[in-house]
Order: sequence, then structure tokens, then C-alpha cells
Amino acid sequence: MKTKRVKDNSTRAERLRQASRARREQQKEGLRRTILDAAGGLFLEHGYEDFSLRQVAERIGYSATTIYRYFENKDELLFAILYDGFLEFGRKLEAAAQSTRDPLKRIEALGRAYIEFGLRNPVHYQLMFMQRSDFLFESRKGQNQPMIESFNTLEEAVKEAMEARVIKRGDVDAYSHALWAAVHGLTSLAITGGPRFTPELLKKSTAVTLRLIIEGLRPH
Amino acid sequence: MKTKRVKDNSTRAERLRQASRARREQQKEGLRRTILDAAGGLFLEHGYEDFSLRQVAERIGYSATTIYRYFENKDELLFAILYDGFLEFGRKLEAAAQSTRDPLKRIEALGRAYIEFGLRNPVHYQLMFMQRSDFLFESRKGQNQPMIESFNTLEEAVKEAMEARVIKRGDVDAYSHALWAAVHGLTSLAITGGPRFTPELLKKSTAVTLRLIIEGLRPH
Amino acid sequence: MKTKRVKDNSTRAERLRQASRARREQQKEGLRRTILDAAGGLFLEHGYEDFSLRQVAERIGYSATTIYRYFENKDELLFAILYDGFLEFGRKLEAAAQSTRDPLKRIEALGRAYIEFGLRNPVHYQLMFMQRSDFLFESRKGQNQPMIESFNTLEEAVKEAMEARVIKRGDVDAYSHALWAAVHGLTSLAITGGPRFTPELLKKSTAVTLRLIIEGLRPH
Amino acid sequence: MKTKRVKDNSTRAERLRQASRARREQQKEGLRRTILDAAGGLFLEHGYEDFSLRQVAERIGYSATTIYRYFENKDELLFAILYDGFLEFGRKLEAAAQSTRDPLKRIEALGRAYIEFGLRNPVHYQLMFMQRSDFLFESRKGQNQPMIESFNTLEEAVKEAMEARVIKRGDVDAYSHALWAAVHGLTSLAITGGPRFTPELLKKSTAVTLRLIIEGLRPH
DNA sequence: CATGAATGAGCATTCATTCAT
DNA sequence: TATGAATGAATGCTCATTCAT
Repeated sequence: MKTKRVKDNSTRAERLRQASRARREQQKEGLRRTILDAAGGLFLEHGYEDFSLRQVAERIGYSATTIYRYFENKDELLFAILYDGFLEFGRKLEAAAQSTRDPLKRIEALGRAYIEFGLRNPVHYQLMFMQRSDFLFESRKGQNQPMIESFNTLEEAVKEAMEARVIKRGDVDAYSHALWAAVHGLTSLAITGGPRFTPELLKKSTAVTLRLIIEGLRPH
Repeated sequence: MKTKRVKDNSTRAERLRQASRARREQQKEGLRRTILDAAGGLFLEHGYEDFSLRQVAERIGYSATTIYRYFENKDELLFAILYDGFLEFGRKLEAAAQSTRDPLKRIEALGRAYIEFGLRNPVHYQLMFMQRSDFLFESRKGQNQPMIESFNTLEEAVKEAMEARVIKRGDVDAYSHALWAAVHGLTSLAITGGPRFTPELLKKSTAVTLRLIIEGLRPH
Repeated sequence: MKTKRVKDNSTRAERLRQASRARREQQKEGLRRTILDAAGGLFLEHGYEDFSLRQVAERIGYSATTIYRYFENKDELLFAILYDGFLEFGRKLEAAAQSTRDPLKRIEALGRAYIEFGLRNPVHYQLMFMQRSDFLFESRKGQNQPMIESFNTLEEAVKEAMEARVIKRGDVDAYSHALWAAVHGLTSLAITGGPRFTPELLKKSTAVTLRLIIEGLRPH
Repeated sequence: MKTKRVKDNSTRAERLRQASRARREQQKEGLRRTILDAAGGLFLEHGYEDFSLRQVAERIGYSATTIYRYFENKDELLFAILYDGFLEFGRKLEAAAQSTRDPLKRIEALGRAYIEFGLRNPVHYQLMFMQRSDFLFESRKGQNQPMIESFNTLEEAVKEAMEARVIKRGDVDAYSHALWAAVHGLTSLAITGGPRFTPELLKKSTAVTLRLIIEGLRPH
């Protein structure tokens, strides 16, 4: 909604300098990345709706048309962000899963990794889990594999813990979703909540949430 | 005001006029609701961004201009939805809080009421908790009371339960947020998740989530 | 142009009070006048373009529809202002003409009266002489008599002064137009000029302009 | 910039590219002018209020959006006209001032130049002197220099004439404004007056007005 | 590889006006 | 006498996208 749009306060000169920097970076890494990053930035600052290719173009100091060299259209660009997000997300969860052999600690590690990912990559997180993004997958059936795999990592951990008898017997699927819900709830509230969620509150709540869930999962 | 002036010896004409006015007012209220509902529907279908007064108008079969008779502008319309949501939300939580005297059961009831509200009013829920809606409150300082009260209801329940020693001692604030996060996580995932979250899965997960949290909260 | 529009700073309450006052006045004098006055006020404040029946209606505390009881449409309202202006203008010039028997002083008196009218009735003056108002006369052929008469008053005075040999012989028409131009120039600059034309400057310039013209008109 | 790098051994391709760019730029400047002219035309025909970018677009046979490639927004377009006007106006006055060394003739020349400018550029003149155009300068502080300079040219001429004793001693400021008022009066009446001001009448009145003022200014 | 030119569609909002009551 | 309800048309402006170069 226009109402929300905040005019970019940076002067034209500043924007150009930024753009120039962007150009330099591009030589190293490819314009594609630059676009992706700029898009992410805008996303974060102005939200989903006030995110236009035009603005991305201006920010990176290239013409709007140029973006079309790298992404077929807006959705494609959005999908690229989304997909990148899922890849990184998968990597982080995997790493967490392998960080310990203790099934219970693994669950906790997964939870922490999840939350941390969201807080560090709010743009991706929003696109991945807080927005209707079905339409982005529509013409890309099967490409949502990464999301499924990530959930599998979680589920696997729950199953193993259950088999190791360190958590109560029960419906693995339901347990996994409950776990997911808990960490997602915290993450998304933190992202949307703005100033309400101070770092301290967040830390406290994270610890408590994870402890509660783990505690709840334990036998007895 | 004329109603007050005459006691009962209003002429037939007057009574008719009154009736007519009442009817008109009811009609007016009617269209207002219609608009609100249509807006909600669009919101749900197309998401936050693709929601325009134009579309609302078309959907209800009125001209776009007409909407302005009922809402001063787009934000006002959005705010109306939001506000309605908070009122109903508050009512539901309050009702849940008073549905039982057992502190532990009260917490569970609150959780269930929360989730249920979200699932039954996804439009409102999205606007209330899944979107940056600060800007709607910006020019309406003080009107976000309902939101605060609702959270208080939750916190109060946690505090009482703690005082009654049915849950572990601990940081009330953190516990409350953790509880909130858990129910919000489930609710929001269910809303965004689309078909993935089947009614059964949802039911299962809800039960499990609440049990986990409650279990986790219990002493020992 | 919207750019120029300045939001009405008065609170709603104030506006209502104003409206109520307007209502009372109406009982004495007729709503027609109230509308005319409010229209003039808006005209003055917001300029020609940002002048809407809607705003007039709001200002006087009546519905927009009501205005149509008194004026067939916007142009009619505009014309009424214009016409009123010409009537009053004619009266003022006539009075000035009859205020003295000295032909030279009469010319000066006319000039002063002209300028004074413009400064006291800037709204009317703008509509009468500073705007394309042909279209208002289009369907009212013959109703622009007052304007012609006013000019005649001027021309008559010039002619008499010439016959009385107190001013140089010459083209009466050209002299009259030159005189008109001089006072119009001052008046219109003063109206548009905003703060540039301070009261002092105005006074000085008025005196000088009239003296210059009169001086120039004198034989030798 | 490439033009600078190679001395003359530019390849044929490069030269072509240069030419193409130049042509394009010329075309660009061309369309800019076309827009400006069309805007001016509309202005003249329909007046200030009924002047919309849409209409300009339609008139030149381009989409409304296209205009935004050439002018950031409506105000910018208006300002461009205004500014062009002031530049040309300044040039014309300056030329008139330098056309003679006789102080009295210079004043007359300035007056003639003024009127002539107005009649030849009615659009610009209206925007410059017959309309509230402050708001266009609002965000462009300091850019209204040309207007001030022009008035200075006038005032300077008056001052010099006074020092040369060819006009009466008196308040330079007041004299200048009186002079300005006289020529402005004639010019603006001619512009608004439509058919009433025939070329002959205009010529006559111009001559008379200037003679009157000059005559009035002369000592004795 | 990158751009400039251009557009059609859309949006929020305001306006003059009509009609039934 | 006055109003509430409603509308079609217009406005300034932004957006995603295409096309030729």
C-alpha cells in the first residue's frame, strides 16, 4: 500500500555512490547476486508490497531492463530469493543435526538453528514461511524439494529421539509439527514484532520456548 | 433527536420517517459490512498487496466511489477490519479465561481459543499478527489498547497459575511469550500452509502443542 | 492542481461550529448568500482550481446536494459571484464618479475606487478580470452589460475631462484603456503578488501610479 | 566521454554509435519540447485548472506515462515552462536595456519589450505573472533569481534616469512598481481580454500608456 | 551486456452531478 | 427545504514488461 511507503532519504549522490559500489562488486561476483541482494534489502526496508523492480534497478545503478537479463520476471526474482533461502536453510539445519550425536541435544540444536536462520535472514524467512508463496512454486512443481527435505531433517531427529527413548512415544508427525510451530512462532513474532521484541526478551523467550518443548517431550 | 422530543404521540408520518431512517441506517450498516466482508475475502485470496479498493468495489457490485461513503480511505477500511478483529479476539480470550477456574485448564483454554480464533478469522488474524500493521495505528495512538489487553489476559493466567504453584516458577513474561509463540506458530503456519495443513494434522498438532507446552510448564 | 492544496487545519469541531453559525445566518439572509460567501472564501484560500462544491457544502454544514437547490451547477454559482461583483463594481465606480464635479478629480476618484474595489474583493476581482471567464457568459449573452457600463463610466469621465480641456486631446478610447490598464496592473499585481506587495508599497505605488497617469494626461 | 578518449581514429562503428546517440538525444530534447509546447497550448486554451498530464499526453499522441520520462512530475513540467519563461524574459529585457544609451528611451524600450514578451508568450506570461506560482518555487529556493534580476533591470533603468535628471526625483521603488504595473496591466488585459483587445486597440493603448507614464515621469 | 523509449494496466482519491425520498 | 446514496469520469502517479538497438 502506498500509504506505507517511506521516501528514500538518501540523496541522489549517495544513491549513485552506492550504485557505483554495487557495480564494482558485480565485477567480482556477478550482477545476479547484486540484484538479489538489493532486492533483499528493499524487501526488508519496505516490505513485500513496496518492492518493485524499478526500485531494485535504481538501487543498483542499472536500468530496469537489465534485471530482465538475469531474471525472466519479478516472480522469477522472488523465487530465486526463496530458493536461495531454502538451500541455506537446509544447510544450516543439516549442520545443526550433525553437530551432536545426542538425540535430545540435536533437537535443541535444530530449534536454535531454525530461529537463528530466521533472525539473520528475515527477508528469506518471510518469503519462505510468512507469506503465501504457493504461486511461486506453481510453475515449478518439484522444486520445493528443499523445503520438504528440511522438514524431514526435523522429523528424522524426532523419530530418532523417540527410538532412543529420550522423548515420549507418540505421533512423530504431530510432534515434529508442534516443534516447528513453536520455533516458527517465535521467529515470526520476532520478525514482525518490531521493537516489542527486544533482544533480551527474544533471548529469554527462545531459551524458555526450547526448554518448555524439550521438557514437554521428555518421558514422564 | 426528534425521537426524544415527542413522547409517544408521534404522528403516523413521523413514525414512518423514523422507521425509514432506521431502515436506511440498517442498510447503511449492511453495506458497510458487505464491504468489510468483501475486503476480507480479497485479502484472503490475493494477499495483502493485491488488495485494492477498486477490486473490493467490483466484487460488491458498487462503484469504487461508493466505498468512500463508508470508509474515509483505504487505511480506514483496513483499520476497521483490524479493530474488529482485536475486539472479537479480546472477547474470545476473555470468555476462555472465564470458562474455568482451574489455572492450568485456563491456560489451555486460552491457547485453544487463540488458535480457534485464528483459524476462523484468518483475514483478521493475518492483519493482526502476521503483517506489519503499525502504520494503521500511527494516527490512532491509544486505540491499540485491545491488543495489549489481550496479551495481559494471557500473562495474567500464567501469573495466577504460577502463584497457584501448578506451573514451574519462572519468568512470567518469558513464559507468556513462549506460550504465545507456540500458539501463534501453529495458527500462522496453518493459515499460510494451505493444503499442507489438513484438518486432521491441525487437530493433532494443536493437541500436541498445547500438551507439550503445558507439560513443559508443569513443575518437575 | 492538487499540489497546491493545503489541508484545512481547522478541527472538525471548529468546522461544525462554523457551520452552525452559518446556519443561523442563513435564517436571516437566505442560504443563497451563505453559499456565495463560503464559495468566495474558499476561492480566496485555495484558488480557482481547488474550489469544489463539495468543499463549499462541507464548509456551510449542508449537504452538497443542497447547493443544487440554489444554483443549477458550478458554473451558475461562479457566474453569480461574477455578476454580484460586477454590480457592486458598477455601484462603486458610479459613486466615485458622482463624488466630485471636478473632471480631473473624478478620474482620480475612479482610479482609486477601482483599486480599492479590487483589494477589498479579491475573489470577485479575480473572477472578473484575472481569469478567462468568457465561458461563464457564453450561454448568457447580453448579461455582461454591467461590465460594459462600468467601462463606459470610465470613458465618459475621460471624455468630459477632455472636453473640459483639463487633459490633453487624444484618443478617448486609448486613454481610457491606458487608465484601466494602469489601475488593473496595480490591482492584479497586488492580489497575486502575495507578501511582496506590502501595504506600504501598495499605498506608495497607488499614489504614484495615479499621479503619473494624471500628470501624463495633463496638457503640456 | 568516449569521444574524448579516441582522437580521430575512431572506428566507423564508434562513429555511428556516436551519431546514433546524438540523434537520440536530439530526439529526446525534441519530445521534451513537444511536451512543453503541447502543455503550453492546453494551458492557453483551457486555462490553468483544466490542464492535465493526461491531456498533454493525448495531444502529443503519447501515453501519459511517457511524460514522466521527461519530467519528474506535473510541477516539474510547470516549472520548466515557468523557468524557460523567466530566462527568455530576462534576455529580452536585457537586450532592450542595452538597445539605447538614452535613459528615457531605455525605459520606454523596457516597457515595449515587456509588453511584447507577454503578447508573444502568453502561456509563459500567465504562469509567470498572472497566477500564484509560489508553490513551484517552494522546493527550489534560489532558483527564482531570474525574476528578481528582471525587476532589477527595470529599477536600475529608473534609477539611472533619475540620476540623469531626465525624470522627476522620487521614490525609485514606487516609480518602478508603477511602471511595472502599467505594462503588466496592459499585457494581462490583452491576454485575458480575448477578442475585445484587437491588435489596433492594443497598439494604440500601448503607445498611449507608455507615453503617459513617460510623460508623467518627466520633470515639470 | 546493457540501455532508452515507450506503454497498458492499475491504484487511491476527488469531483460534479443525479435521483429517490 | 434538504438529504443520503450512488456514480462515471477524471487526475497524478507507479509498475511490470516489451522492443529495438
